[in-house]
Parts: sequence; C-alpha cells; structure tokens
Amino acid sequence: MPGKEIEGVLLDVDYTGSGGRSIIRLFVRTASGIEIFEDTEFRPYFFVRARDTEKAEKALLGTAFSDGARISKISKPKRINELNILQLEFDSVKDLTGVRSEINKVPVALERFEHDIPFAKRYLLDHTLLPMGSVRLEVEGSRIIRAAPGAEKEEKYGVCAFDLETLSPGRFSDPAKDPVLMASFAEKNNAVVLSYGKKFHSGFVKTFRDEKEALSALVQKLQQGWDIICTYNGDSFDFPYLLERCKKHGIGFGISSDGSAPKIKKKGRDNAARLHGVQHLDAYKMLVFLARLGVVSLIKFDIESVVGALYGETKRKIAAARINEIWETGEGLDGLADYCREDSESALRIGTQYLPLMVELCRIVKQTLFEVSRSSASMLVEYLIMNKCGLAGALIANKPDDETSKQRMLQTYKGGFVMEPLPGLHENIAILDFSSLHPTIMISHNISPDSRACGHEECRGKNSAPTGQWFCTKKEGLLVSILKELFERRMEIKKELKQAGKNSQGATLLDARQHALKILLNSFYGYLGYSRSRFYSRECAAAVTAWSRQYVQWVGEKAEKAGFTVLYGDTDSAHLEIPPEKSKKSVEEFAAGINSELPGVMNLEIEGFYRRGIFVTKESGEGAKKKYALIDHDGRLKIVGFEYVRRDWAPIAKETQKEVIMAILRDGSPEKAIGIIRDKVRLLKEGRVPKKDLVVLTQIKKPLGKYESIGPHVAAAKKAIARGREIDVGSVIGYVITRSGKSISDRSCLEEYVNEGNYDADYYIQNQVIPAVIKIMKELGYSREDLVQGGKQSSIGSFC
DNA sequence: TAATTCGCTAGACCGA
DNA sequence: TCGGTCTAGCGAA
Repeated sequence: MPGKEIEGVLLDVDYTGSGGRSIIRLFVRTASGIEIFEDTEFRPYFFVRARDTEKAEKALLGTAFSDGARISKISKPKRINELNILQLEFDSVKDLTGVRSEINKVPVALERFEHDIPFAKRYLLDHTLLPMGSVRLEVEGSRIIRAAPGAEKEEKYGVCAFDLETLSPGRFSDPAKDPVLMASFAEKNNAVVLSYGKKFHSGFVKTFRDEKEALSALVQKLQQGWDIICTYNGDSFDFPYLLERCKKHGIGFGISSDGSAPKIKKKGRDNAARLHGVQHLDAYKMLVFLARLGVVSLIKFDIESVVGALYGETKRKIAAARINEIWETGEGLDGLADYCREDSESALRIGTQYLPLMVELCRIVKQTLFEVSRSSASMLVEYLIMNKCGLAGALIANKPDDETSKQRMLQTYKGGFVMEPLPGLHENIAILDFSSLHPTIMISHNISPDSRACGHEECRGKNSAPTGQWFCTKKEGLLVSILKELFERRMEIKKELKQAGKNSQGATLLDARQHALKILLNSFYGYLGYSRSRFYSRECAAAVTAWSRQYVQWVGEKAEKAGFTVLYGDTDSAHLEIPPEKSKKSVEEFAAGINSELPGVMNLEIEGFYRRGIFVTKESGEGAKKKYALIDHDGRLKIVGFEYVRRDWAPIAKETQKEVIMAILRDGSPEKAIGIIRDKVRLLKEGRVPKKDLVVLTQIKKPLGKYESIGPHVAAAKKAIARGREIDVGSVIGYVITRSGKSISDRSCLEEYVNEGNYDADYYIQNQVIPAVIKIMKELGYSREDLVQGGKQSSIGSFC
C-alpha cells in the first residue's frame, strides 16, 4: 500500500528511545504546522576494519559487553568500497556507545570507523537531507517510508525572540531565589513586554498579577508554532533561568515542537539550550561563530557593543544594580521596560539579518541551524567531507588522538610570500590579486591527501609542487571534488546575481548563497593544516603555500618585465606602480596575459586603481610589511595594518593618523599634516582631550595569574579586580594612562575609574600620537622635531 | 572542544 | 640607566 506524500521544510532531526530502540524523528514544517515523523527502520551503526572479517564477526558475536550492550546485526556494508570492513548495527545509541567503548575487549584487532558520528547527524548524512530546506517524505501515518530532499526554493521562516530581566540583589541572579521582573517578546513588526504587580504607562507593556502569570503568558507566546526562537545568550542565561522559574511555579514549559521543555545540553565547555523541532538560535553564539569566520568583525560581544558595531546605534545599558533599584522604587519602570523590549528586538534583528547566510550554510553542509550556528570552520569542512565520503563509498577518516594532534602542532610549514615594500609616496597604483588563491590552487593542482604521491611517474613530472610533493593528474582527490563543486556553484550564482542585479528580488538569497560557498571554499586550506583535522596533511598544506609563493612571485617578475614597478605584494597580491606612459588598459592587458598562462581555475583579477599610496619604513630601515595606505580616484581611503585599524591604540592617535594620511594622500599637503599634529599635541597638553579619546582597548586572553609580563592592560585589570570588579578571560578592557605612578602599567587604570582630565599628556603625545604619525611624516622628509610647535629649531623637549 | 602562517610593535623584564 | 630579549596582542592574507 503506497504511503502519503508530504513536502515541507526540515527543521530538525533527533532521536528518542522507546523499548530499547533508538528512533529517528524528523520535524517538518508543513501547511499544518510543525509535524513529527518517525523513521523506525534506521539503525545506529559504525564500522570496524579487521584483517579477517569472518574471524572478527565470530569474535564480536562471542564477546559480552557491559550493561548488556549488544550488536544487533553484523554485515558487509554496501556503502563502503573497501574489503575487510564490517558494519555493526545496534538497536539503540546506548548499545552503540557501550560496544564502541569496549571494542578492545574483542579478541581480534579491530579498527573503528565513524563511531563518533551522532545518530541524528548520521541520518542526515545518509539521506542527504537538507535542514532548513525542503524535504519530501513518503509516510504512513507518522511513520516514514522514504525520505529525500525536496525541490530547492526560497523558504520563509517564522522567527521570534525573547529576553528576560531578573532581580539580582547584591549578587548575580539566582533562578532558585530571584524572580524574573519582566520579559520581552518580539516578532516581526511587533514587540511586547510582560511584567507584573507594578504600574506601567507604556502601551507595549502587559501587566499581570504575578510572575507566574507573566511567565505563563511568555510561554504561550513561545508556543505559537515558531520555526526559530532567537535569544541573546539564551544558551547560558535566558533558557536555563526560565526553565528553573517555570519549574518553581509549576508552569509547563513545553515549547518544543514535541511538547517537551528545553534541554540544557553540554556542548564543549559551555551549554546549549536545545529545543526539539523549533530551532533555538542564540544570536550571541552565532556572532561568535561568524566573527571567527571573518563575516563580522566585532571586539566586544555584549549586546550594546554589538548593536553599536553592526548598526551604528547607541544602545544604553542599564546596570544590574540600577534594575534592582528601579524595581524596588518603582521609579523609571517604563524606561526599564523599554530597555527590555530593545533587547529582544535586537536579538531578533541580528538573528534575522544573518539568517539567509546561516540557512545556506545549513543546506550546504546538511546540518541543522542549531548545530551550524554553534559550530566552527573546521566542523563545516568536516560535515562536507563526511557527506562526500558517504557518496563516494569511502570511510571517514578518524579524528586524531590528543597525542597525535599535539605532535602535529609542533610541525609547522612555510606560509605565503610577503614582499618588502618600496617605502615612500607613490602615484598611480594598481592592485592585482588572485581570486580565492588557496582553493583555486588546490583545484588546479588536485591537492588532496588522497591524491598525493600517486604511483604515476607522469604525474610527478607534470604536477610537482616546489616542495617536491606531487599530485595525481588522473584521479580527482576527494577534497578537490568537493571544492570543485562549491567553486562551480559559486561561479554560477555569481553569474546569476550579476544578471539579476544587486537590487533585484532574489539578490539577498543569491548573495547569501555565494557568501556561504565562499566561506566554505576558504576553510579547506586551513583544515589541511589544522592539528585536529581528520584529513590533516602538512604536505598538502605546504604544497598549497609553496605554489602560492611561486605564482605571486612569478606575477611580480612578469610585471617588472612588462614595465611596471612592483611596490609590494602579500600572499596573493601585487601592487604595481603604473608608469606615466602606461594606462589602465595596459594593466588589464597584463592581467589577461597572466590569466592565459595560469592553470585550471586560477585567476588574477584587478582589485582596483589608486591615485596615490604610501608605504613606510621600520625602525630598522627596512620597508614595513602589512602596513600601507591608499586613496582611489574617488577620494576613498584604504588604510591597512596601520594603528588606525588597531583597537589597541587610543582614538586620539588613530584619528590623528587618519587625518594625517588624508592630508598627505588627498591634499598632498605635509604642511597641513604638521598642523593637525601640532593641534592634537596642544589639545593633549592643555588637558582638553576627553576621556573617550584616550581609551586603549585590549583583551585579557588568559587568567590574570598566568601572565609572565604585566602589561598595562593586565595591571589595570588587576587593580579593577582589587576594587571588586569582575573581569573574565576573554573580556576586552578599556584603560587610560593616568598621571600617578612610575611605569606605564603603574599608571594604567580601567577607564570607568578615571575622571575626565586625569591623563598623562606626555604618554599620549610620546607613546601614542607621535609614533602613529612619525613613520608617515618621515617618508616625506620630516623628523620628530619638525612635528613640534615652533618648527625645526625646537627640541623634543619643547612639547614634553 | 577555535582553519593557517607572516609580521609589526609596545612595554616589561633582566643583566651589565 | 641602558640596551637587548621576550611576552603579548592584534592585524593581513
């Protein structure tokens, strides 16, 4: 009897245990809400390799494992193109983990494979299903007969967010004692605050009799069939807190699609609040993930800083003590409600903004939003490799043990080539760079651990890296087959995007798609050299960089021969000075010539043309690498590596540097630059510079006790802790150098304890402003003395 | 259970 | 007190 066809959006996969069997559940959003289907047939399994499979099978069946863990079936896997492999199947995940941990009890040598892949992920891999994408099921009742991916199309998701404010009487809030004061709930175009027992005037506040009623109302809102619930730090705070308060009040907190309450799962070092079906997107975790991928660049991750950095809006912060005060006195309640509402609105805004990108990542790597938003670059690559292994009939290589990965960490290899720049001011510059250098080298030279050092003498002759490693030219490597697919898809999408136009209807989706692909493409090279990689190959990583050095240097040589002056180059780029007799067109022709000689998909593109640029000299007299400033023909500045782009310099120094660069590159006026510097020095000396322009931001990267060298940031942090402030590892602190103390560290103090005007002018002149601009002015023939009020005659002392 | 290497610079630290 | 070395953080690609 044929089953019913169901098509919907796959939100989640998990498993339940009933009667000693683990059963896969799919959460699919259909026209009638989020429905749950079960695949009762799919079993947990892993593989073992044995010299003699028959003996191994007997030995496995004859072994007793603890707690009655048992293998339900042993077979030769159809999936794997390798002999000597057995597939061990289990009734439950519990059986699998029991047997897996005691496999060495079996009296024949067995090597385990794919034993650490969680059951739900296993299901997704084996069925090539796309979470956050369309799925097609054949079902009988709620039982799945067949599951397959559906047609690719744009989906809309129901997204909401919530946030809590809690009481914290003189300490951190404790959910066992301290009530939730108010909760906010945001959905598209609407947000409300739920509170109780107090008088509010704002229309968006709904007031209840007590906490229990208010929280019940929140739970009701969260239960309305959402696809995604956003929080900001809900993994560590809002969900665990709400869970406990609901328990205390006897409120049913069954907001998951199966009616169960959120579960706090251990994930790495911290926790994750896991819902079933409906996806919990912790916008904070997502931003940490995106920051590591380089999608966003954020310093601090508290919501106020994030909103400031992403949207340029100042979001005020109400301190915990103030919240308590407002609640107790009843003064300023509407302000607090406002604040609470903004928090959930911000969580929703952040979540919604990056959702298209996240969804594409989910679909490409075939994992859920919950997993992907809490993952890392290496995990994304790993998911892709696992998917490919499944399709290619290959075993997924095991993770290295700690010892192996430690050993790997000690073995490094040579990276990209960085050319020493020609210091000074230059006019008429073109920057050329290789598009996606590392992935295109890998594709074009078939660099993959499984294609290295093949048996063919011919390949050795035709496709050897400068390191001497060679790669097969007959059979495509596994990583390369993945890269090629990603690369080709991205090219297609970019073409579509170009045709449709940046402001067209589907542009957001297409852009998210190409961005996701780009992120993945760029993650592969690093994964080759990553010590915990399943596909680690230092030889491959080194071959990639060796080829990169060869290509970029070759471009430089060609450019010189073509009559350009190579000013600088870093890893994948060449900065060329175009001589007066040459035109932009000659650069285009040069690039076209290079491209006609490049292998495979490698491509050199013109990044841009610039009117003027400056490279500076180090103290040692060499040209400084990774530091330059350019201005294009429309007056747009590009500042790279300079103090201006560094967070651990004071704004006064950074701003002065930018203005000086502007005066020189835009106006061509060193005199103007001198004037700017003198103005700033004068302001500093007169004590008129506001505190905010003096704050240096630095991250505390390890426990304060572990520092061998006590720098200003560590000193400031220690002093702050002595005053009762809490500073965690990872927090970014802002400090100011004050007047009282001997060393710089003695004089450093956390910004919040410093009064306006209390700063060491000498320090800010000598150690911040002057160093930031002197390198630039020196290129124009000016000395330290020239920066001083009164001109060349003055000594350094005159501005001290 | 954080993809890589290359590079700059500051300020502490330490021994003469 | 000076100068060299090392620790530390951050950025480029």
